[in-house]
Amino acid sequence: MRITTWNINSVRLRIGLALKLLDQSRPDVLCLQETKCPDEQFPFEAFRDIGYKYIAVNGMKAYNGVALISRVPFESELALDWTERSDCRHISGVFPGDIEIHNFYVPAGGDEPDIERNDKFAHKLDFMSEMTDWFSSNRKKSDKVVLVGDLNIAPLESDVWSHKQLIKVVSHTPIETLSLTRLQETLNWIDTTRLIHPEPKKLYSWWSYRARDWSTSDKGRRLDHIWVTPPLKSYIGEAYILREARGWEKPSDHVPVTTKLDLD
DNA sequence: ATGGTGGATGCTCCA
Repeated sequence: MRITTWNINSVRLRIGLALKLLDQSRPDVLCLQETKCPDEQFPFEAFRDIGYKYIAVNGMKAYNGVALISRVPFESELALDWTERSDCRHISGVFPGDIEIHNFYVPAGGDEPDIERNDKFAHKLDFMSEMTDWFSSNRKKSDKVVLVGDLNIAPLESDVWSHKQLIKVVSHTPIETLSLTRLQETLNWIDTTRLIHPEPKKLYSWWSYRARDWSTSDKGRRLDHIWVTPPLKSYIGEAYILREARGWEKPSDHVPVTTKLDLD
């Protein structure tokens, strides 16, 4: 089972790139974030026409939005609200083999890493805390669960272009990386990308639109993650980040991240 | 220290 997560930054604007991605890598499940699309305007037909017939969406006008796009049937679709907001940041489903996939778009957190002065930063930390409580209370380490998405946190020194220069920048501050560690501890989650590509290898999945030359300056961060619970660890086959997608025409600022589980 | 770009929307918000 090949699983890809991608913050597409508008599914309608980039439907062509989504089809190109599916055509070239044929994942079983594509998990999108920032679809920025009300459910009734989601381009279902374009995906179904190339064999991705099973689709679940949780979208809204202008902001956020997530989707599960699959070649294989799934059930128990669930879209939860977090921090008492209906802002379309989660969707999940149960796939063949009794594997549950949770797709998240964690709030970015604004510019200032101070919960007193920045409500968005407080919201981000509250969101992480609520995710941690939810998985602690509702799932077990022995369950087969996959957690993917744009978590908007680059936890390790080798997940950013400069640990020193980003230590006070939202996405890489100690309080955020600690919140991610707390979440990781709930079910002993395994970071599949890092399992295959250990530190100190630099890994990025996002490069700002604001750079003059994203590739040459290469000031990236690894914000997009695929985690699995312990029962799935032995199945992790390949894991890769499609850096070249940042160079596609009219790209998203994030690139697709993929993990293959070699199930029996 | 600052501003740089991009998407959706509708004269601004968010990343």
